[in-house]
Amino acid sequence: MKATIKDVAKLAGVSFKTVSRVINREPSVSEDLQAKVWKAIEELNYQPNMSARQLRGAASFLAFIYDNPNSHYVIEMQHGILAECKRNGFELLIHPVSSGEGERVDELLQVANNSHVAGLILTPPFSESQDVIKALSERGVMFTRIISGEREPDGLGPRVYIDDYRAAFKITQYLIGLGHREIAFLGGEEEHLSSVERLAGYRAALKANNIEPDSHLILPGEYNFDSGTERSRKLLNLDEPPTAIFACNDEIAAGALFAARIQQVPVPQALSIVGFEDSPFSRQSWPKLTTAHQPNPAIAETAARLLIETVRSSRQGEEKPAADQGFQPQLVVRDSTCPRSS
Amino acid sequence: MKATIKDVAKLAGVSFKTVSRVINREPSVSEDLQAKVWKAIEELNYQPNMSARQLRGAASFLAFIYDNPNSHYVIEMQHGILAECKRNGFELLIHPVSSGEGERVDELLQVANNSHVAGLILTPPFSESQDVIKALSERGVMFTRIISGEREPDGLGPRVYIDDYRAAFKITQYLIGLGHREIAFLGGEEEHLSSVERLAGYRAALKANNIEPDSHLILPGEYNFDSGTERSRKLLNLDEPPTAIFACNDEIAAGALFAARIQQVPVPQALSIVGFEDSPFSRQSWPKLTTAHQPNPAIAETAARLLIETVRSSRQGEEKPAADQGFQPQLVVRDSTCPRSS
DNA sequence: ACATCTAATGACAACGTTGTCTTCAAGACG
DNA sequence: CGTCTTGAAGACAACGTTGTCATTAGATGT
Repeated sequence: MKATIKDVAKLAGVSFKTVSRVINREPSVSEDLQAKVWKAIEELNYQPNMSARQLRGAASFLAFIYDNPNSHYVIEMQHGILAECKRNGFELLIHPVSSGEGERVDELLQVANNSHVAGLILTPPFSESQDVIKALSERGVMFTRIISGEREPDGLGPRVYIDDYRAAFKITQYLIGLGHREIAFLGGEEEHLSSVERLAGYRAALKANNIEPDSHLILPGEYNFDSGTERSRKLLNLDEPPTAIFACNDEIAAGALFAARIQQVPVPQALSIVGFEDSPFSRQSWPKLTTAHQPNPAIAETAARLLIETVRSSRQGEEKPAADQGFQPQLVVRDSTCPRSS
Repeated sequence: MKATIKDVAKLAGVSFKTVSRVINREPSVSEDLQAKVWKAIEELNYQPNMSARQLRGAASFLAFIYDNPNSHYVIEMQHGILAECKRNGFELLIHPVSSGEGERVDELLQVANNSHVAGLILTPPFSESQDVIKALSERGVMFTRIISGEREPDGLGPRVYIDDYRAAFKITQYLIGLGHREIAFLGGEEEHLSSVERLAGYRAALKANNIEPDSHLILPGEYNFDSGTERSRKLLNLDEPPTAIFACNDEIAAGALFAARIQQVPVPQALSIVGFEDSPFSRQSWPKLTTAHQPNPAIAETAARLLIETVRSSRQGEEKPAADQGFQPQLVVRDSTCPRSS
């Protein structure tokens, strides 16, 4: 049926080992034979059998672990990882894990135990869970973490961190620069470090400008539309409603935008709204959302690259120093923000 | 390092073949030994080596082929496929293919040739390309197609079709029922059968109501926001602008909504807009979009199931009759449509 | 001219499974 | 009591690769 290395060898008139050598570009095969072998490979449309190769050799799959399948950033990251995998001859195993309780660690260990899998790429909240990290590293599983905020190194594999703190600082600073003082903050699940970091950046910017944070304006919640709508409704019903809302992601911002519409509060004239993520929504809504752009494909690509490097160097016995890498989200000013009306 | 079947056998005091039998739940192993083996497996935390298993046995990956990585339906489908794969002990290989020219067939053949891969799940436009289908079936590659509109059977593998024609008919009928007569149609790329089918359904509904189609109102274009905005702008500048727009997907509808805003045309009072897809945008915009809901996860799940069935029965030598299955998108009425103002 | 080295190639084991065939013992049947 | 059947278990090959070692032949050194 499918051509094997032996078929190629027979056609080329060499031993199958020689074919193996040619395929793997080992030295010490005469040009003469190389040409013959390549021709035979071409002719038979031969492709090495992955299973056999991996049985003998090393695992060549990365596993991408994520939680929220509905968020757009997942597919952006997936795309970046796929690109890097392709470049390195790796394949990708997709693994959504419901971030419920307990069993999730088992589930991850099972994935890691799959003999195809060389390592895991972890996104929040898994990448930020001490339990998960501990369990994985105890079993010698390799992984990269995509994580929010720079942390002191722990020597447990490379990390790609996103500087949410600084981005949130800049966003808040931008709003303050527009004259806003009553700036509400709509957080996401606190299980996600991104929400914590962004809140910290927000607070720091207020402080840097001598603005007293108002606890009525800082509302925890969830990273979704309804949570954004509900909290915004409350905010707008306040006696002294905020003149700007910093939403922890675009979906919350979408909710805020919606609530403002319902209550006929013009955006941005009476209420500036900023999101975070640069999702498709932020480019398609009216008004288009001011938000922070995260280079998700590049982030994920870097995570994949670092993991592959770690895997490779560990195979050669080297103890690779975990080289972290950071990314700065960029403020994208669109039409949902403007100077505070006097 | 990692426990193998032989380690388990040694610990349990049986031959490794017996362990194999236990794992695969073959009959004719005494309860006594079964218990011992399971205990040993537990103790060693043994997991069968996938590569070895596949080397000997059959491929157990499906490959998911898609084009547009930015569209939300891709990840919804991916999710459905993953669920079905999990249920059947299959794994999933993700493969985005740029729908450019020529090489794409080669790229697909290469994926199919991967020894892990049992079959392909094709989405438009690949599933609708005669070239692709022909090339694949000539090489004996198994595949399912997710396709727009019911076609006569061609015996080339199971298909899951989406009845875009009928859905478009219903949408148009609904708009007509609201009193609209000048209904614009904003199409997508004609390479996608969905666009063609939806246009046909639209035309049929007009005809059924004795409305003469107006060629000025039927604008071909692309499945994206800018194309939607641009075409809507033109429509609204017409001497007799339409009172309703049927956009071929939600992204085009988003563009239409945006254009209406810019030109201060109130939606839905002066202009009803309908989308197609039930994307997150349609639930988060203001007003929320009336659209057609496609059960993408279920569609993809079915595609995966049919493919797995075909693969299995072909392994047992049976020639499985290709059992197609159809899905009806459902009209979801939200807030972007209303009766025509008199 | 002879021993020694090196480059090119091949023979064969090994990887961890599953499939096929064989063996063995116990029970059924005449 | 001998033969046949059946169920339980093991021995061993095979899958398609790569790794290790052996073999060959030509080049090099003295």
